[in-house]
Amino acid sequence: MDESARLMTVLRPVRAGNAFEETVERLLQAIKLGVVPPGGKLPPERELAVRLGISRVTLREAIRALSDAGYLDVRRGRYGGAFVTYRPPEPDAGTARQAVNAMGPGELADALTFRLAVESGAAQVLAASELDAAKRELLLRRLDELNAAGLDDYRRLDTAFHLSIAELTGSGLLAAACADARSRVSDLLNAIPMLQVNLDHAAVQHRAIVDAILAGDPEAAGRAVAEHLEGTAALLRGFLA
Amino acid sequence: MDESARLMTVLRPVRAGNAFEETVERLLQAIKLGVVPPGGKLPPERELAVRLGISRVTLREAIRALSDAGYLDVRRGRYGGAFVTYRPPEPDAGTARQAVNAMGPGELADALTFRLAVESGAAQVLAASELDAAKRELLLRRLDELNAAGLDDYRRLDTAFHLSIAELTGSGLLAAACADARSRVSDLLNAIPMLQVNLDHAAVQHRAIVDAILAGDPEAAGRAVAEHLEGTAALLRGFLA
DNA sequence: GCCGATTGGGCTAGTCTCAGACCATTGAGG
DNA sequence: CCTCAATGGTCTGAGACTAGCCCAATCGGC
Repeated sequence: MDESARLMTVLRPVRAGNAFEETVERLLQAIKLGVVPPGGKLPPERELAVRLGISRVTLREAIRALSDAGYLDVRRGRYGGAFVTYRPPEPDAGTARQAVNAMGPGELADALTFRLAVESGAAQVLAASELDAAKRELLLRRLDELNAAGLDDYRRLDTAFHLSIAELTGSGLLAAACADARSRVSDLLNAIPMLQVNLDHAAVQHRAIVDAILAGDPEAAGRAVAEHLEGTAALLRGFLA
Repeated sequence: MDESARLMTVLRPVRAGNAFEETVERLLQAIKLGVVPPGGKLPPERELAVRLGISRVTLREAIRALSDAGYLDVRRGRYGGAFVTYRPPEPDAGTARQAVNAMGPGELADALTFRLAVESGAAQVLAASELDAAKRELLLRRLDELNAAGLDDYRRLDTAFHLSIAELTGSGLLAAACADARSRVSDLLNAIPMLQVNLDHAAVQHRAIVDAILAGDPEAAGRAVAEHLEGTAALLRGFLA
């Protein structure tokens, strides 16, 4: 934690892997966060390759890998494309242990801390900013959609709600950081059973977050998000123990 | 800001450039943030290449470019290495305009928002955590060092103080995000003249941040950081207008 | 039933990047 | 003064990645 800690931070790896691996990771993020919903279609390869800044060859390798792994169904011809077949697994303690073993306990703590910081920071920033009618409406709509969700759609719409907060700040960097943070723990969150008590509790907290943001109270917004995320983190820790 | 916003966020470029460009950027970050201070030496090429996860050839190209650009002085032989010759430029409005034109106003707002969110989030998290004696001491030492700094060292130690907050959370991801956020605006901050009034004001705010963290008051810590950063952001905006 | 637009599938030549080995230079210490 | 360890400088062959082009399949609409 001395001077050398900063060296570790700044001189960390430039690349997290080769282009293929990073692409697989990114597509998996889009799928698991529900950015492309089950049954939905990825953009055409040519367009997607440009967006991701990689060649079509590499993109196709990644798509092929995800297709082989059962995440995607690729169809040729007009109105074809890569369709998402992935469905979040049923909550299960075994899956959770598997997921936490894949990353290690230190990495998990890192990810949870990161998520807590960026999401509460985002809410704080958003509450401090001027929100026009359209943005207020969007936030409320996302909340309504989440509250109306069935169990199948809950995780996806929960993610959509949380990410909307970061997106509404107008900072692409912040939105990307929140999406990244969320995807790092999504496998674990998916493993937690969705009990009605927890959902009810979450709904109250979501409401408190939106209220604080719309009221323009940054501290209340930050606190509300922190409490909410601490709740799920505690649930997770308890579930793993 | 609708559904497609999330597609933009998640399906953003996988690579910010080729390995050479990203390496130059990273080394520049280490230099400009003062992680390797003026006169200091970068780690040996072989070690640095491993840390950055790139080949020595690519690393050497990057070092060569920075050497040509006057940031580094490379010396051969035992006790040789790449020494930092860069000195932060004198504060100057022309430099500032140049820097802001290099990134565009939208990108600047993005970076400032990102910095605000991650740094206040980090302070909030740190204040909420248990701090042992060593960590408290480190935080206070950084503050003392900053207060004792001359004008030459002020920016560097200011950065060191702020980054320490993120590092102390124990989250490498969060520390990296804060370092990234800071490096995005460092050129601009360097362009702001350091007036004694501003330094005095900053010292009071730094003290408030540390007090809130040590008192274990997340909301006060988040607020203190937000006020502090908003202050410098406002200074920046006024300076550019 | 054919046409054309859209989309995935595949190939090639060229560039970037890497791992590893070997060479050249420097300066502290014997 | 010589030696030797640490460090930058250079080369090479192999693999990864890219841009661009053309082929193949599919389906709506004429």
